Amino acid sequence: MAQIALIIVDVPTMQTNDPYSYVIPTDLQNQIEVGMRVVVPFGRGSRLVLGMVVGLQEETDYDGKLKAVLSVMDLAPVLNPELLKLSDWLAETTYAFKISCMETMLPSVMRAKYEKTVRMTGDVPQDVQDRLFGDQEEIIYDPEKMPAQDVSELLRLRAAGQIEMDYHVKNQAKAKTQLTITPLMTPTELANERQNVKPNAKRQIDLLNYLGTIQGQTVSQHQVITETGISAAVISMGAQRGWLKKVALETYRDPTHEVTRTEPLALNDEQQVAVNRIDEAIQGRQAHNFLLEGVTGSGKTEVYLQTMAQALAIGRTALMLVPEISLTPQMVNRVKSRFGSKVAVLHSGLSTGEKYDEWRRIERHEAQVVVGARSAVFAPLDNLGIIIMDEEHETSYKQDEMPRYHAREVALWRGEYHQCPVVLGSATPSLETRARSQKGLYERLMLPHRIHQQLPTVQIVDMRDQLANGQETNFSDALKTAINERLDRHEQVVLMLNRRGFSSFVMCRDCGFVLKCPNCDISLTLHMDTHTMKCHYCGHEEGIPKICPNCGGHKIRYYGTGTEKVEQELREKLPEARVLRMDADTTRKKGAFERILTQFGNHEADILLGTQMIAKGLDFPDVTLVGVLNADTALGLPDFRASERTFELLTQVAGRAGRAEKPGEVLIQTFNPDNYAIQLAAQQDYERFYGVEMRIRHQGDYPPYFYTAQITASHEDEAVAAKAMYEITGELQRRLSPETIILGPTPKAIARVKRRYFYQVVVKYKHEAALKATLTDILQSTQSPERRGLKIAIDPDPYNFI
DNA sequence: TGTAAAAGAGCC
DNA sequence: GCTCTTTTACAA
Repeated sequence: MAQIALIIVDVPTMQTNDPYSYVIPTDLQNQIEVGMRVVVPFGRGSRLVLGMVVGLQEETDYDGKLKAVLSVMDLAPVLNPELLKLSDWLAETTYAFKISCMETMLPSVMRAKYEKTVRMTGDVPQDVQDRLFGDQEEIIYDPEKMPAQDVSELLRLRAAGQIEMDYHVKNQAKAKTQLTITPLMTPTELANERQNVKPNAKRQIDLLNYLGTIQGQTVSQHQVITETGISAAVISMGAQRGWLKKVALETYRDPTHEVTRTEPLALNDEQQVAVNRIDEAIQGRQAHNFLLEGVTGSGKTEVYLQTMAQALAIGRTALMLVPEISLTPQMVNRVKSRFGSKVAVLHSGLSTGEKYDEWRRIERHEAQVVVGARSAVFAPLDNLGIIIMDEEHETSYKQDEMPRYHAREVALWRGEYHQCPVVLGSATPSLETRARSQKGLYERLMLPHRIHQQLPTVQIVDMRDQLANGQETNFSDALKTAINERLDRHEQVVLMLNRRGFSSFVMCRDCGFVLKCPNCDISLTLHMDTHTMKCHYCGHEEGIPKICPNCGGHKIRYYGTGTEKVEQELREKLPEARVLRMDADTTRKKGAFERILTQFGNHEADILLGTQMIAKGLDFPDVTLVGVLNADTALGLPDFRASERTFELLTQVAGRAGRAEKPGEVLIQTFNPDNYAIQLAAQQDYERFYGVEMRIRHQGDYPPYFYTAQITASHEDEAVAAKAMYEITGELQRRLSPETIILGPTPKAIARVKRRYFYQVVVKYKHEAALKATLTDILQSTQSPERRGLKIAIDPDPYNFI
């Protein structure tokens, strides 16, 4: 029997990144297993922290005195051997702490809640007792929320031995329970009881009668109350008298509404080829990966569903990753209608409790199919038979906080582990993926034809002409005419405003003053719905100024184009059109997204106006016109992927128009009509875009020809951040090969966020054997300055360069 | 010479 | 990240 547990402690620092040894007390020895969460004393004060058991052994080679595990939090392991191994790999490749990796794999309710309480043990002065304790024995100690003098008072009392502090680790992961009742008496016994009940106890008689009708069944108390009107109090009394028993049964929060089942659709030849090839890999248990390249409307989803069904048919499980933005109810229903209750869904719209329940359903093997966004790639599915990643190119698959993983790489790792295929699907694959398929790393499967749709006609509108006519507007004449035609024909229109690199702000026309966030280095964004100015980085909020805070002038005006402003212009220019606006503001509330789409689907509006989020996966048969108001705002961003993003977005949104019966039209308004990304998106020519863009990447030594890594330093004092970054750059130059390109150090484009200054260096390399060791050393060596408020972040494959 | 604030070191 | 220990700052 194991005596010693190796535990990764919930202290995210570099020096506590390796397991610590703890003695297992005898009473825990037959409970504790690898992959369980435990509570252990840690540090000088032996405060209590959560830890993850990663190993068990008979003896320890640690010289010092061991502390003992205090308690076990789980009845069964929450991380299986695969996920433990994966977390090691993640920590190593993303330069993250192991405990942070484990945390991201688990539902957030499994994260520890820490609390400290203060208890009186000696003679506490009466005034302090009255002021702080009142009539309570124990109070919560939180230095953040208490007045500073109370904190020092308490610390002094503790030093004098008059009070003591206790540590608490709370487990938030609670399964939801539901009260149920079961009759304990036979009808004859119930009849006897009835004799003893006072005749005016009407509800008790009701209850006795009701119990007679549910012999041998277990019914939820809630149901009893709503059906019969008997109150909870009466039921409790019934339980006391032994008529029935009340039991709290575990339930899941997800009341999966029933979906009508659908059968697999007939496949065309191309789809059939794809399904066959993928199925061979599933049957052959091969970690063979695919790039499924299919234009919008070519039936990729049906290929996913049928290959997933193949995996289930041989007793394996299936994981389907979808970008958060396309994880719409329509999408989910499509999967549920094929696989029913076998499906678990993981997305950000669920409450923490709901996420926990879905996670447990997967973990208990009650769900064999998982659909979810980025973090669903860690779903605890055993025996995976296929992993699908739809819209493979979406940048939301990359997490830009610790651990900075890309779900695609995790999916490929898991495919290798389970010896199952990974299918990357997209109409516009990322250049990295497309290049890998060129090299033969992925087998390329093509779906070049639309099934029910014909390709829309795409027209580029040069907005410079409009401006030359002296009109400052979001709507060209061509677009206005096109919209009016649809209104006359009772067809629908989708208008997209590209918000990337764009926001509305207020500026003084007299002195040019722009209202900025006091914490961050960016201008505040105007929000007409709440009548406030908001910072999109730190959330700071303030009122809209009437006079200029700088010069006191009254000519303060709005600039920039937000969806609200466009909506306003639309109402002025086309007052008869019914407009629905969809952006981050109108969809913040739960279910709002779904409601807007339903309204539009029911023809309650003629025009759907929105940001990027309307580009993905929406499918409305009566939309025959798609307008892109400003195609080029993203092009000016200092990001080598700017063209790729623009091309993707335009191609996606163009796919929203038209069906076989009603041909679609797309109008793209731009100030850069000659730009290749816009031109080729209009022609829907991915292959040529790939060729052109690859040449540009080659010339600039950018991915996929080179790898990139980004090191960021931040500090409240700009000079400290800058100095640290210069030292790090020096070390990189000394240790990395001369072929490697080091860019920077430079202040970030938004230099100050949340009162911190950011400096960064980007490394571009082809082969760099020393990189891993160098970056690890940098992390280690910055440990001591890190305590003085310096933060170092390493991203092994950054997507955000600004 | 005393106290308070800042810096340092270790955590099994 | 937190706590205890040591060092440094600053006033009396």
